[in-house]
Amino acid sequence: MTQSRTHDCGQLRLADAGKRVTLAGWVENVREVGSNFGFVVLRDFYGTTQIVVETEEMMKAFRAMNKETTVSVTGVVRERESKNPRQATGEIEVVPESVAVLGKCRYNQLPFEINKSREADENARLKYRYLDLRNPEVKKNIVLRSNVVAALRSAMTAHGFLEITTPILTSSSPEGARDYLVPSRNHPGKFYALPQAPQQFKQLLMASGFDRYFQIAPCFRDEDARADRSPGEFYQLDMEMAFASQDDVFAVLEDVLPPVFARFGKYSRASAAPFRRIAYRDAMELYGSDKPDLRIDLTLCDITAEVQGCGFAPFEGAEVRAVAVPDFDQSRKFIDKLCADVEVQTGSKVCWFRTDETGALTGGVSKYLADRREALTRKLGLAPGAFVGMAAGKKTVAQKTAGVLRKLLGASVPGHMDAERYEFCWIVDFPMYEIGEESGQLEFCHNPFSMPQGGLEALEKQDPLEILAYQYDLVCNGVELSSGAVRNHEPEIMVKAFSLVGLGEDDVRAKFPAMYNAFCYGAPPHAGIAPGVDRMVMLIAGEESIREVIPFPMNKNAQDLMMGAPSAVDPKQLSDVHIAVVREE
RNA sequence: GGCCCGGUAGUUCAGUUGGUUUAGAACGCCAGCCUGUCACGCUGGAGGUCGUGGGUUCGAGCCCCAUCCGGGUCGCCA
Repeated sequence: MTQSRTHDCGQLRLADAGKRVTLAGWVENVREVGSNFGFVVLRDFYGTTQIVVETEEMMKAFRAMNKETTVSVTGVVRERESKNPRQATGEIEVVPESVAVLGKCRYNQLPFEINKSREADENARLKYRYLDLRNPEVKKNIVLRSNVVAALRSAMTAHGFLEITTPILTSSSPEGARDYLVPSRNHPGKFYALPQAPQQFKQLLMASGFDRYFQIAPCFRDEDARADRSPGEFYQLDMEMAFASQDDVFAVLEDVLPPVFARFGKYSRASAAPFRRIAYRDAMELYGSDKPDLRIDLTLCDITAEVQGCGFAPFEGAEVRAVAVPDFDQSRKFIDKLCADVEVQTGSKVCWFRTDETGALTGGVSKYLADRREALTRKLGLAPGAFVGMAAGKKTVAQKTAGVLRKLLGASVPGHMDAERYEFCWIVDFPMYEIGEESGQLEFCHNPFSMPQGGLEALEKQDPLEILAYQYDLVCNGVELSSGAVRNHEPEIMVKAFSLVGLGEDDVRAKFPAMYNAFCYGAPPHAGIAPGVDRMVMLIAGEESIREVIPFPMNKNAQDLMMGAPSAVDPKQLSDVHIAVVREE
């Protein structure tokens, strides 16, 4: 049995000189700078400490080890002859008396170099995640995540919220994303589902009389990944409040989130309460997105009327949105790259023109617009030296394309983005219904649990497409953090809301039996929201990929390369759960 | 499923219009040297089915077709 450590590798200072200590950690590097003289860098969770090697015996011991072997070193702390101000323990070194190998690294060639793992191939990183995580630069995001979650928990608790866990094995829900199914051994042919969110449970908690609920909740959805969307599973700060309005929910998050972002974030500035509130329709019209990045000062402009009949075919009969950038001095190459990037991200083309030193339109599609100079100059507030990018198509297409254009312009043209801050906003007043693209029928726009604004009366009297819901999104720096809503807790309004999309009370009972029944026994009005923990940590860490803030992420194809999941299972396991696998050609 | 980009040494990459015997560099690895390094340094060495399979050509890492894998994006994510 080796002696247990007396200090960690980030701990020793000049004041400790002379002490006899035992450290343990990974051999990060061995630098031989003379014959039987050199330095070993010992690393643990807390930091690194230099071990000085001065004897042939010690040098032989360390030379025989591969890097990343774990060792225990006992020796005396000594002031360094040459100090390293960049290292926390840089004033001292340990003169070893004995070294014991604790865990041998059998390979002298690693899949990647630990301190450069962030540059390595992502598959290799995910397969050898335990090596990747040894890199302090990688590990720090996981530490950050822990700190953020702890701070959120403590803030929610301080606001009187109870943390309540809800089932992981539950029933499949008919709406929303694809479920992950779990076959039932005792009930042949029946399945559990992993929850897409604890939505129904938290509403049932409200009906049960709990007043303020929260949970760092695991959620499971069998949908494809994105850079900011982990496949399979993710975590939400799920919360719900009884007898609460939209404003009550906003007030809690406006109090909880900014301090956490400002304290742990890459940027120290975060929006103060109250966050800006933007109606969904205004967000689409001004920013071309329901998750606008408000750090960018550019906005869209509707120039449909100004360009009709100009002779440029894509504009004819189409909605046209423009983004104007004053004092634009980028190259033609920049513009071409910009247009190409927008097309990659949206699948739609953008066109453009500029104004020269006299204010005349030039370049791009300017020849079609020459006779609209006055109208466009007025509408867009153009001065000489401006750039105008334009997108055309159906209203939503024109808006979304111009929205991407706005975002790329803001990010790449200097002076239009004060990036070093967290800018939150609420997107409110989402429509309750929309006409489905495929079905052509009236459908719920967001989710059927939301309370329509105006209640039963609105459902009975208004054009369904004009009805707004108490449905809201929380957005930060162009990232959708969360959706929430004031819930529809009245069975009568629920049945009416479903009837507009052609479903009856039987359907509501069939789809959401527990919730519907519970609401028939007297439910409180309630509202909630569920900000994504992974996305918040991603923003706080300033990472572009969500995998950087997840301890053991899956790859884009929802595979865990380290564990080998998903994997084939033993036929006995399949027969136990009454499953026969059908292989497709 | 569609589109875009990529796949060359253990790792990250370069490789010109298809043409110079043996496909290069850096890091890592191995050997030797080196007494104050800290991205240590110096000298030497090993290491490659150029993702895979076809094709065009006198000649393919490079061109064509197919296919696999990865990343991004659209669909999708109530």
